[in-house]
Amino acid sequence: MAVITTVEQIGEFVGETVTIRGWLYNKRSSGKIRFLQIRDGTGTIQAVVVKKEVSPIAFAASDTLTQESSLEVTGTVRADSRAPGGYELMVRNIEVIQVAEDFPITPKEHGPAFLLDNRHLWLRSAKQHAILRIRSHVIQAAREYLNREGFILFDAPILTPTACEGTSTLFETDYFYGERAYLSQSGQLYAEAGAMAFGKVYTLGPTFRAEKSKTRRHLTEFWMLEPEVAYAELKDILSLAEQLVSHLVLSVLTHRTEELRVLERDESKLKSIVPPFPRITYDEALDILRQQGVSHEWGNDFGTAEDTLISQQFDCPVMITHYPLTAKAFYMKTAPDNPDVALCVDVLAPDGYGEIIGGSQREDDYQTLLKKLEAHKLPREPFEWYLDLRRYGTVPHSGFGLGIERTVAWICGIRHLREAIPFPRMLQRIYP
RNA sequence: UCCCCGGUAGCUCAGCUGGUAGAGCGGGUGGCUGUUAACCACUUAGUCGGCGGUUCGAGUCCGUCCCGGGGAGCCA
Repeated sequence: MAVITTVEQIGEFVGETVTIRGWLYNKRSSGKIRFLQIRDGTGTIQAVVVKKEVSPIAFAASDTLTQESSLEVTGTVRADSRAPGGYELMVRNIEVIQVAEDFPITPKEHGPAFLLDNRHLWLRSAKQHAILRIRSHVIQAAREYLNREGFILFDAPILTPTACEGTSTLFETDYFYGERAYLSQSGQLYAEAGAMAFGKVYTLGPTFRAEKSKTRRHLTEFWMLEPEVAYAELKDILSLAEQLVSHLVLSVLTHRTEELRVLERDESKLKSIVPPFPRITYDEALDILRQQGVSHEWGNDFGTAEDTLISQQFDCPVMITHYPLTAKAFYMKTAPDNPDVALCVDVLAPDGYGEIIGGSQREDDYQTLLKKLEAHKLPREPFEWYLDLRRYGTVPHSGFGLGIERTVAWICGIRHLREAIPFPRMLQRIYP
C-alpha cells in the first residue's frame, strides 16, 4: 500500500510511491501518453500516464476521465521542471471513483452571472480557491493576533430584538408569539457588554444589511470582526487597528505566497503596509479634497468618489478621524474639545477598496447617551440594557468593526466582494 | 428607488441601412511519446429572454414586462 498524501506535502516524497486522492482538473493526451492535472484541495499536480508502464485497464481508464471526475492516483513522485508546480507523479495505477458528467465550468472564459449560478462548482477553480484560502488565513491570523493580545472571543447574537444602530434597513423575521426579530447588523453593542465583563473582547460573525445596495463593494450578508476594549480611548484603537491590519497583511505575505501569485497580486504594494498608518482628521480630508478640486460640504459623510480620492494620496490605509456628529451613529462619543465632531475613525484601504474599518470611542456617560438616543429618534426600551452599561461602572471604551470581505478583496486585489466569500448574498441573488 | 449596459448553441460572443443563424470553446469520433487554457481532422449543437405591434418578411425596428450586470445613495 502506497502512503496517502496531499499535493501540498508532495515535495517530501520525492522518489517514493504515494497515492493522491482528488479530482481531474484538466487532461492532455498525446498518443501513448496522458497528462492528468489533478487537484486535491491543497494544490494541483500533473500525473503522467505512460501506456507501457500501467495496466491496459488503468490506461483505458485515463481516457474515460472527464473534467472533475474523482479518482485516486498512485505513482512515483518526481521533480521535473517541465511540470507546473515542479513535481509530477509517474502513474502506476488509477482508481476511478466516479466519471463526472460534463462539467459546466470549462477552462475557458465565463460571464459573472453563469459563474455565480454555478458558485458551488466555481469554488473549485484556481483563482477562487486562492481567494478563499487567503480568506481563511486572514481570519485565522486575526484571531491569532487578538488572542495573543489578551482578547477573548465573545460571540454576539444574530437574532436581535432591534436595530443596533437604528439607521440601516434590517432583515425582519417572525419570532415566537407574534414577536419580531431582526438579523444582526452589528455585534458591537453586545461587544460593549462583553468589554465591561472581560476587558478586551472581539466578536466575529455574519452581519446582515437589507440595503438595496447594488455595487461590487456591498453584500447583504457579510462577516465582521469587532474588537471592543474597556479603558481604551480613540488613540488606543487607532493603534490597535493599524497593528491588526498590518499583521494580517504580513501574515498573508508570509504564509500565502502561492495564492498571491495565482492572483497576480502586486506584492510590493502589500509589503509597504507597515505602521504607522497616516492619520488625518475629517477637516484635513476636506483640505485634500479641495486641493484635488473637489468641494465637499462640511457635515456630510464622504461618498465613494471622495473616499477613493483621499485614499489615493497614501500607500498605506489612511485613518480619518473626527467626523461631524451628524454623519455618524448615536453611540459615538463627542470630542471634548469640539461639540460638533465624534471621536471616531474610518480606515480606508488603498487603491479605492474603500472603508475596511469603522470605529469609535463610545459614549460612556448615561445622561449624554440618553440624549443622543433621543436626538436620533430611537426608542428607549430596547436600549435599556445598553444604558445599564453606563449605570454600573461605566468606563471609557472603544472599538471598531473590520469588514472581512473588503479586507480580503483588498489583500487579494480582486475587483468584486462577491468572490471574497464562499456563497455571496446580494440584492439580486440568494442562489445557490 | 434612480441612472447606464446587456439577454443569440452547454459556455464566451459575432450577426451592418430588416431577407429566415455563425465562430471559438465544451461534448462526440479518429490521430499523435512530454503536453502546459496542448494540437490536427471530422462531427454535434438553437422556442435568438417573454408577450404584443409595424412589415410581404423581425435576432435586427417600436411598445411593454421579466431577468442579469455595472454605478449612485447607504454602509463594512
